[in-house]
Amino acid sequence: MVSDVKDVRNEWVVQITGKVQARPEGTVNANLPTGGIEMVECQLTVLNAAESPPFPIDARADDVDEGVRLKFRYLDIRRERMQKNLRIRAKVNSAIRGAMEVQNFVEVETPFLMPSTPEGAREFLVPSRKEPGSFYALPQSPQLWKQLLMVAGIDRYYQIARCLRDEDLRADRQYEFMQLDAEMSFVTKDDVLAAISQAVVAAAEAALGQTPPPIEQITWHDAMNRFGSDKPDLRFGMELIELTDVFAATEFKAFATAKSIKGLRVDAATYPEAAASGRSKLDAFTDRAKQMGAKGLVWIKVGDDLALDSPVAKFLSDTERAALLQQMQAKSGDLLLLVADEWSTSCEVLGHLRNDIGRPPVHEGPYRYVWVIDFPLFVGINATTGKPQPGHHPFCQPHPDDIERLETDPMSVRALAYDLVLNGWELGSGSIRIHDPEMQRRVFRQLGISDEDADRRFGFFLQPFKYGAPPHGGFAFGTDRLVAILAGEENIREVIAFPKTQSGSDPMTNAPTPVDPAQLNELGIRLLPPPAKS
RNA sequence: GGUCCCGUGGUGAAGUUGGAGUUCACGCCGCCCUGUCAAGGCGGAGGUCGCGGGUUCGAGUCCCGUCGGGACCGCCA
Repeated sequence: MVSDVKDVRNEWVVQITGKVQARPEGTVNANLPTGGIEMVECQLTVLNAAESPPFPIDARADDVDEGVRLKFRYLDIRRERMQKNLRIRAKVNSAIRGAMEVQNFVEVETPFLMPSTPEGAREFLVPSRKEPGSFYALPQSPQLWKQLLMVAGIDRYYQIARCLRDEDLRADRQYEFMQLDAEMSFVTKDDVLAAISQAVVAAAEAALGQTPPPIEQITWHDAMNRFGSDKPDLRFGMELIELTDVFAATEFKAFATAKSIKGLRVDAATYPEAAASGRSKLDAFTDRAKQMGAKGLVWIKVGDDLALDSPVAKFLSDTERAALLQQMQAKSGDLLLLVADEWSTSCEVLGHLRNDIGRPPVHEGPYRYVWVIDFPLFVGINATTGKPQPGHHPFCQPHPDDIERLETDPMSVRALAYDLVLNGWELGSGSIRIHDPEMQRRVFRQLGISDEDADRRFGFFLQPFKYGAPPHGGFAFGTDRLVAILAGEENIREVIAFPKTQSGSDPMTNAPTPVDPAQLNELGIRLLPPPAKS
């Protein structure tokens, strides 16, 4: 080394010129990308010295407190893991664009500043300087705009759009997230699924170098009934088992009054630890079940000779015991979990327990994409109005086979609405939209929205449809989630360059921060005193 | 809004029935050595145990509160 530089340390920025040559025998390091070569006759210039970083810039930092990693995100991103993730992200974005372009979709950018539309997710508001007291909202999604683009004759629109929702953050939710947003005119549901599938497959291919098999489909009802979730993770079995008939004549009160009884068999061979759960773990399962809305959880341990060990065993007849074991194909050592409730509650509760117990880590197992189709048009009854609530949003086209029941049996009506699910993560959803004003009125009526209400709340949206709106439908899926799964990450923060913490702050910039009173003055905003703490 | 978990030198951890800021690894600083590449040897510095209060003769340890981080429920039409 020819240089007057005294030493060089980690993270210093240096420029080295010299001769590259093969390493002498015995000094080759196969573990390094550059392990076969070395530089000699070097001239080294220190371009910038560096303080020692707060954590090692390598895989060891995976264990460092995430708050510290976020505070020094620019160092965290130097690490191979983050470099890899951000590069996968770029490839996915690029592949999606390519797939949409090939299909003749037109990329259109839509506004960030728009009117507040309080339906749906809580919005971020932006005060107007020119009209103090008035506010813009940041888009929860470009839904409004893309449907207007259909009216406007952009018959295949797409955008990789940033969406903002002021709702509590999770491992798979950030305030800001990216969606492939698309809308098409003159299409069927299958046309939309095909177009989006092409983009997803292209993205997966770009990220992983292998083409996933064609995306399978499952109806919403089957997904709920078999997996207890509208976003089923198909990487593992443990399907819910129908037990309502088994206990049709039972004297056990909790079962006798229930509309639906479902069971989950925790197989001792596959999940020995969970199947052998002790009292505290069983209590935790029960708490979880209650948290999810069940009145309780019945656990039954299957002992040697298929004897049943359970607090409720004494209430079950021999016939019921035999039928239960038969129906659940239970073996010694298994743990059986039963929920008796409304069908949807039984399914959902056991679906959560199924995930808690059986779900493999994100980076494990195959990639199981699935279209969940035929979502119900309405889900649940609004406690205040006593009217059905939209399952997705009030603009979904009802399933043509069910339209005749819209007034007579609304809760049984399916929608032309669909979700895309990957390994138990909801990637996104879409629907065929209502383009016929009369149909829209019928749906609104079911929701308890009068024509006047509709005009007042959605007029700016519905008015354009009077000028010749083509039949249309679309979809949007979250690319952060897709990239996270393809990168094997449990958390979308790992695939976002500068994410927020769960409380919505940024440890690096300290956002959100108070602002200068002068700024508030200009916006005509006065702050309330902070809420009193008792 | 709620439930649960975590917080100990720069980083990661251990810390026993409550008994001196004790320990380990990495990093950092200095010296030595060196065909090394997450090197090796010797020495050294570095901590308000998140913060506040309480119990106690005595608190990293127990209790209450609070702040920060995380997982989840609600929420996300």
